[in-house]
Formats: sequence, structure tokens, C-alpha cells
Amino acid sequence: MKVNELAKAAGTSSDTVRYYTREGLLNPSRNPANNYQQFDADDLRRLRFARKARQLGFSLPEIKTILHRADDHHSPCPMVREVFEQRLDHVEQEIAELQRLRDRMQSALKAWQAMPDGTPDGHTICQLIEHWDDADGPATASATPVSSKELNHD
Amino acid sequence: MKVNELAKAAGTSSDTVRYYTREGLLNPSRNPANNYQQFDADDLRRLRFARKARQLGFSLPEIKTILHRADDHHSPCPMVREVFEQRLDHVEQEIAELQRLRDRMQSALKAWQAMPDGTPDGHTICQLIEHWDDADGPATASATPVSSKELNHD
DNA sequence: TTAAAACCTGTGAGCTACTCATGGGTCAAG
DNA sequence: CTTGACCCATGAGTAGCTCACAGGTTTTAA
Repeated sequence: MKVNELAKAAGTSSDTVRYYTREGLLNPSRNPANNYQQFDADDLRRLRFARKARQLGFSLPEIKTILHRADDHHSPCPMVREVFEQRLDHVEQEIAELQRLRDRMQSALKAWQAMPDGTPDGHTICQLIEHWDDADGPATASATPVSSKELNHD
Repeated sequence: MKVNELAKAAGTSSDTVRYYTREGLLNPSRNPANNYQQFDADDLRRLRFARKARQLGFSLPEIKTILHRADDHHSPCPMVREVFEQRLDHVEQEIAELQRLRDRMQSALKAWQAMPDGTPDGHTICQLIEHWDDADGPATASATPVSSKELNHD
């Protein structure tokens, strides 16, 4: 199979396939006639595996390690279980942090209803923000805007 | 004030101060004697504002726009309100997506309790993942591991 | 007085997991 | 024989810092 064929078979993009190949998750051979990459059923299995693992929250280096362990005929499953539980903890923390952020935002919004839109006078920029009291604060929290780059589309 | 003094006064790092300066959020003057950056009370106000706004989920470009509007004596507040409501929506979506991810992870974990750690045989890599059925899938979801770089420490 | 510690400077790279752009080669159809 | 659809490798861009580099400056203590 060629790049795009593999990509479609796994429900992802050819860019991703090439990227994973660069990163060493896939090892295509070469068609000597045209130097195109040649993927086989094993590559498809690896790619599908990788995509599922990504959806479950594994990072690419982790997936790479898992695949290499499997190549060496060691069961990656114990590692998978372990990493996975850590991940789950992390996800739960993330949720809690975002919920705290949401709460802070909601209470800010509520407090703002009564506030006027001041004009900057060299002492304040926007009272809405400056007079907002970060009571409980972001714990270790990510208040990161969590940008749209994080959206998958596979 | 010098970089580190400003940073401490605002509860952040000198790297962040320098970064914000590079990005044009702060406009220090220079001490001609040694070419060090000189910050004043206004810079401190801007920096504190920026950090609070970050905690509320504003992006740096947004904060920059807000500061520039205020420099031009336009009230940034209406914009602040508008962006903020979009942000809140976004945060709520994020929470929902992470909750879906958590649910998928939890049901995977539960299903795995009964499964053995297979040895890779050329047909499977790790059944735990391969036999996991992505029933409801990640909507537009970020299954991104949400790395530790996202942790603030200010 | 001088030497070391502790600060300051700007700039460039690194982090994640792609995505997109560039500039070019290959191939089937008309 | 050209048009268009595919392939190739590589580099840059994404957000918001953080860290490392290679120096210059200031403070402190011997």
C-alpha cells in the first residue's frame, strides 16, 4: 500500500502517516521502481494501534516504546496498564482544574453584571479584570486557553 | 525596577517578563549606564493585569490587544466581556470532552480487568488496546495527554 | 584590589502532535 | 504531451512559556 491508501485504511491523513514514519513508528519498505514507501498489513496494524492508543491518551513516545517492546516479543500490556492509570489520574486532575476555572469565570461574569465599562485613565486598564479577586486561585492549575490546535479530526 | 524585581512583584518569573517584553506587552525604558531594562509602576500594573487575564483564560494576543486599546484610551471592557463569554463556552466544551475521555478510559480499565497480558505474536500488539472498541469516539475531542508543561507555578 | 557570586543582556532552541507549504518527481488519462 | 492527481523529503508554524548559551555588570567579601 502507498501512503494515502494506508492512511485511509486507518482513517487518518497521509501527513500523519508520514509523520509517524519519520518518528519511527512505521517502517515501510521501498518500491525500487519509484522510491515510493510500501506499507504492509503489519504497518496497518501498527497504525491502527497507534491511533487507538492516541485516543486513549497515550503519547507518541509511549506508543513508540510499546511498539518496540512488542517487536522484541515482550508483552507491553503491563506497561500499558500502568501508564494508563497514571493518565487517568491526570485526566481527572485536568477536569477538576478546568471546573475550578469555569467556576472562577462564572463568578467573575456574575460580578461583572453590576460593573460599568470604565475608561482607561492611566490607573486602571479594565476594572473587570483588575478588580477580580483570584480567591481560590489556580491550584497547580492550567488556565491555558486550550487552543483549537488540540482538536483532532480523524 | 529591574526584570527580576518586577517579576517578583508580580509573582512570576523573569523569563516570563522577558518573554512578555519581547511580545510587546511591556515597554521598559533603558538605563543608559548599563543598558538594563527599567520598569515602572505602569509596567507592573500591565504585568499584573496580564497574569490575571491569563488565569481567566485570555490568550497573549488578546491581552496585547486589550492593553493597546487601553493605551489608546478606548475602554477594552466590552471586548473583555465578549471574549470572556466565548472562552467560557470553550472551557465548558473542554470539560465535556475530557469527561468523555475519562469515561472511555474508565470503561476500558474495567474491561481490562478480565483480560490477560498477551504476548505479541505478530498478529496482535496489545489486545488491551486493539480489542478496545471506541464506541462513542472522541467527538471533536482532545485526547491529548495534556502535558505537564501546562502547569503554572506563579 | 580583586576575584567570585549573582545578577543582567539578547537570542535561539525545545516542548506536543501534528498540519501546511515548498519544490520537486511519477504516473494515468485525454 | 500536457494536465492533474498523486507521491517524495524537509522545514516551518502552532501557544506560551522555559531553558540554555555566551557573554557583560554589579555586589560582596577576602
